Amino acid sequence: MRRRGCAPIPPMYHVILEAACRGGGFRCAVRVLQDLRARGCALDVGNCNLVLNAVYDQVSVEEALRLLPDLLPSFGCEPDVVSYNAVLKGLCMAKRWGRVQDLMEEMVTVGCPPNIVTFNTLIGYLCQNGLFERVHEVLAQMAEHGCTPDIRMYATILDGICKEGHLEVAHEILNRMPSYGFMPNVVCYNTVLKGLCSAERCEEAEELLAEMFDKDCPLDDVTVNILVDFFCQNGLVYRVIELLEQMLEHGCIPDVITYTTVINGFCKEGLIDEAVMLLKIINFLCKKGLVEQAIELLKQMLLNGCSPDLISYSTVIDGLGKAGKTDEALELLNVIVNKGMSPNTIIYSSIASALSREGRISRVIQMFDNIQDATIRSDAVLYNAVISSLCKRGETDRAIEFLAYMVSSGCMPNESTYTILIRGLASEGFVKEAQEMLIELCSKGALRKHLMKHFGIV
DNA sequence: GTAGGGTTAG
Repeated sequence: MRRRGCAPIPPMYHVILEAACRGGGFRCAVRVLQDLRARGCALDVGNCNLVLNAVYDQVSVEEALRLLPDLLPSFGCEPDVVSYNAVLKGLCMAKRWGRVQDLMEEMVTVGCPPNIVTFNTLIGYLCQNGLFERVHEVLAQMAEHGCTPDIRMYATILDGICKEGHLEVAHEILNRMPSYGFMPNVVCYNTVLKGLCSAERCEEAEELLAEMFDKDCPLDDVTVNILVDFFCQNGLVYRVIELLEQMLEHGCIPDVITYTTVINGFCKEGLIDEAVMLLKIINFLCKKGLVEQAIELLKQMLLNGCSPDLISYSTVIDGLGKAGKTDEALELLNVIVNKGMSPNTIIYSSIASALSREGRISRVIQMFDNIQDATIRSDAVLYNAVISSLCKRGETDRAIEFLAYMVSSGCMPNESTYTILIRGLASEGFVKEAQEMLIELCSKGALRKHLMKHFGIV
């Protein structure tokens, strides 16, 4: 770019840095920052903050605290409120509340006072830890800073209160919000709705849903997810169908996402036949009805321009696989292909898992060999599904054989591949081998060191 | 292009 007289600007570095964070974490991203700087690139604080937010994978809180005075200036950047908020988040995660207060005082001193994000982050973590008295203190502190709550902060607090089980309090806050100048939005309602559903407080959940309709708060995909899961878990499948009807009555047009959620709810409940049937109805393939209501409703959905997308098929295929109906899953895969749709990695890995659970590895290989799309063929997730299933069957030896096939097919193992294999080895009693493999991979940088703790080996 | 809220097709 420079040779052509065109200077790169900080937003362009974002792409590189994001990839570095994702691929190699904080330490890798810092090396990239250093390299860019060495090449004379002018970095800005946004570049540094992007990296700073990846810090907690690899760095202790103490080290992170030193980054603000040391690291950022070394790249020619002064920490800003986003930088401080990143470190503050780490302190909250480590429950170092005293240090959080110190840091917030420092923020004032250096002319970078806490903002709404700072307070919301802190309040979120305090709620998570049940420290509601501290929340009151922080709210008072916030007022001193001339910072007023926003709707997101209400959602944070509602979530914290619900998770602590104080559902009446949450509901009360929801009711009072308008008097504070905030109409609860769908996120606030969803938060409380989720709380009520988790506590199996059916009637109140229904009342809140009615209130949402009443107040013309449009349900979104999250609402439908929460409710469908809840209805299915409580054997209220008919309520799922009614919900779709209610939505139509109130002018909410169920979209493909809603429809997918419903199918997924059925699948999760083991109602695979119902899920498949829903799909077939939409495809005009089904001659017989499930429930009269359902058919009528699904016709309406169809009239609304709703036809199954890849995710709908994916959901059913996964459900079929998990129900042991692998050959039906394979049939449905054919349906997709014949319709001219391109199955993706998720679909193939669902089927691969199902086949592997039955030990049908040669069928898996046959399927993999027939996949034309190079991006899918080189996706480790696909192979990991097989390796994982084999390990769960106690066939780690076959899993290792399959690893060889994976590599020979041109797909590099990723961190998950090794994680699965190490677990497999350990669970079959090869603890020493698992340990050696873990240490070797960590030393080669193929596995992040913090994962070692998860295995309880180091 | 960088930080804060509810959930999710592998």
